[in-house]
Amino acid sequence: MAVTIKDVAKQANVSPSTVSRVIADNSRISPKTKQKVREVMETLGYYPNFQARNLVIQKSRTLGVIMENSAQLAFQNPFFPEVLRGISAFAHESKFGLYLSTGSTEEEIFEEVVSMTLGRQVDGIILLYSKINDRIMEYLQSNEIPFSVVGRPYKDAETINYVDNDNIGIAAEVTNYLIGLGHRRIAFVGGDPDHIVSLDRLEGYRRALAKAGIAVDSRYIAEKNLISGQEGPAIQNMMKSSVSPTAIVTHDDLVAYEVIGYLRDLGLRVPEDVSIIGFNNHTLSEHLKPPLSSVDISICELGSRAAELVLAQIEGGQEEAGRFTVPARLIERGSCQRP
Amino acid sequence: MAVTIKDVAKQANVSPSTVSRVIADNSRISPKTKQKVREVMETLGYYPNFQARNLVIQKSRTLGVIMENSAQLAFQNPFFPEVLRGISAFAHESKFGLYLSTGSTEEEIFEEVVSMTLGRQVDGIILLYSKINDRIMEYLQSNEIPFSVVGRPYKDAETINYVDNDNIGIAAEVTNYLIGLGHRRIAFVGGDPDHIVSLDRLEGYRRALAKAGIAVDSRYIAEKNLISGQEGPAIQNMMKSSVSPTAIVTHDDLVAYEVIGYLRDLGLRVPEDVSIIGFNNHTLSEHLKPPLSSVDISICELGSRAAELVLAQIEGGQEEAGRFTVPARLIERGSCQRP
DNA sequence: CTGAAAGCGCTTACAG
DNA sequence: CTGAAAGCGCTTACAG
Repeated sequence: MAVTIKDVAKQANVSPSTVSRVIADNSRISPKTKQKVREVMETLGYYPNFQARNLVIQKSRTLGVIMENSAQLAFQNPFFPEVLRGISAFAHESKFGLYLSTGSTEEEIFEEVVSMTLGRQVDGIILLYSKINDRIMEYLQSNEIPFSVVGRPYKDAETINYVDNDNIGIAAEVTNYLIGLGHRRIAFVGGDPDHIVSLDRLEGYRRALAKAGIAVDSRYIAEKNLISGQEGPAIQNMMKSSVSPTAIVTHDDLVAYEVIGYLRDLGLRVPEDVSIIGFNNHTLSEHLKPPLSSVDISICELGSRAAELVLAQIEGGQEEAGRFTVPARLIERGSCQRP
Repeated sequence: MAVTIKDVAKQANVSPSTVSRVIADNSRISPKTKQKVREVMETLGYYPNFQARNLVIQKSRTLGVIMENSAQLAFQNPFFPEVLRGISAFAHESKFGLYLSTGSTEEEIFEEVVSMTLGRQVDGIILLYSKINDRIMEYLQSNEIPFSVVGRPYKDAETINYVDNDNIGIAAEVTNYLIGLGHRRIAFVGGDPDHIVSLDRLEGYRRALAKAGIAVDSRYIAEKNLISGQEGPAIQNMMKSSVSPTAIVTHDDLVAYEVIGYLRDLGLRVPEDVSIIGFNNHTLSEHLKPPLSSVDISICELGSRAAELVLAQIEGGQEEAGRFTVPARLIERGSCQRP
């Protein structure tokens, strides 16, 4: 039904091969032939069928973008659109399309990745997260599929393309900043401990305390799975202790928003009673009252660099793994003060 | 290099046709043949090449998702991930993939849509926005490509698949709510007037005022393009008038956040001095201080319904256009009070 | 500079 | 119940 290369060939009195070559702008075709063929393509309204082309060239010129759990937090979190923006920009530049995972369980997502890659729908994969013992990453590795990850891989980091912030460093810096303000009892509300980013930020927090000679007190550390569904009570318990923390480092602004809510329920004010600091600098953090101090992690660049890395592997046949460390910096606003 | 249907056929001592049929689980193939072929597929690690299949069945089983301007607000706005969540869920259910637009100008996006559709990369399109005189929508219509839109189309609404809230109705309700609190000088800070959603919400605002016998004062109406880049001064000007508004309806929570910032700069408090209300009920609005009253527009359902509509057209060969009106309701929080 | 032929990996009438 | 053949719409050595 649609007009094909054959229709054009017939109409232009050339062979399909020739039409194919003018599409590719092959230099061996004479200008006048090109001209003629192009006119015919125009009048017939020809448009190349990419499915057919892709089949023969054994490429898809598309990237699979895998997010962890589409039904969950990933979608609430402004991180996702922002990182996608970076990926989009770079992919578009290179004329690559984006194919998105849609599954909502690990099993579903795994199946999708297999289907995308073995089914030749994508030339490479960008993993939007990094966690411990990730079946998907192992699959990609053992099948030698080009991929890059946003976040430090748990293992084999030398052989994997990835982009990351210096999460340990910046978390230490943030903690130090609070220590510098005079805080000694500093809590940490972390994320999912399966995620490397959570681990790294916690590690930075620990190091800063250690360096300052402050003992790490496990009662001041809340990880997501430890408190799952019970964040409110857990946090409130922590705050009701007689030696409650005077400052809290949270691993994400969204978490900070919630914590602030719990504090409010307890009649505690930010920053007068408790200082608080977030990560990821969501657009809205500056609109809070007081505006939330947070760490800008250059989300968009995280995305574009991740795209750059897979594309280098796909197109350049890059052998060695690439890595980018993207800037992170603390943005001081009004949510911290001296204790 | 990859194992194909032929390899399996050879190994299993059957023809490629037979292998193809066991993949399709065709009932005319004997159980023992199926069994044997499946074993071979297993041991060889066969996986079907979708590009090849798609080429012959003339389908792609993927949906193109078009967002307006990937470099802009679309990405800052939590609306996008949430609507995508709805689309994902429905598409995944129907075993459809998602192909995302990546362009950042209207021209680029138009080219992508043409490439996706004429290039047979997608079976249908979901438009994530609706605006006046949209070239892309016209293209989809005249080429009879299955599509649905999130938002009411500017014209030909009877023949187009779309989902929407009753924006006129809910905007009127919101305005009425403020009138009911005793406000008479109510401002409206709108969005891009090219967008139908902005038009509809403004219309609802007008109707409510008219019905209450309050004259519509154009000085109380700010549209995005009128104030572009100058929102701050424009809003502040409005507020410094001797008859400044005592309440403001904003077309999106993000706009409300900004307006609140400007008010704060003027030393005006919410809700003591000015009441304010937003739309779209972003996750963070409840964390503001005071928490922002907003309209929940069921974003996720907007997405899943849009997917449902295109899929009905693609799969069911649906002839008549479908439509869903998704619930919208005002969520009262702390940002409004009597004047 | 151009064409005939083979092939990418599948599906599907048609025939038996 | 199964196979041989044609074909989906392209690209690309090979030959001239």
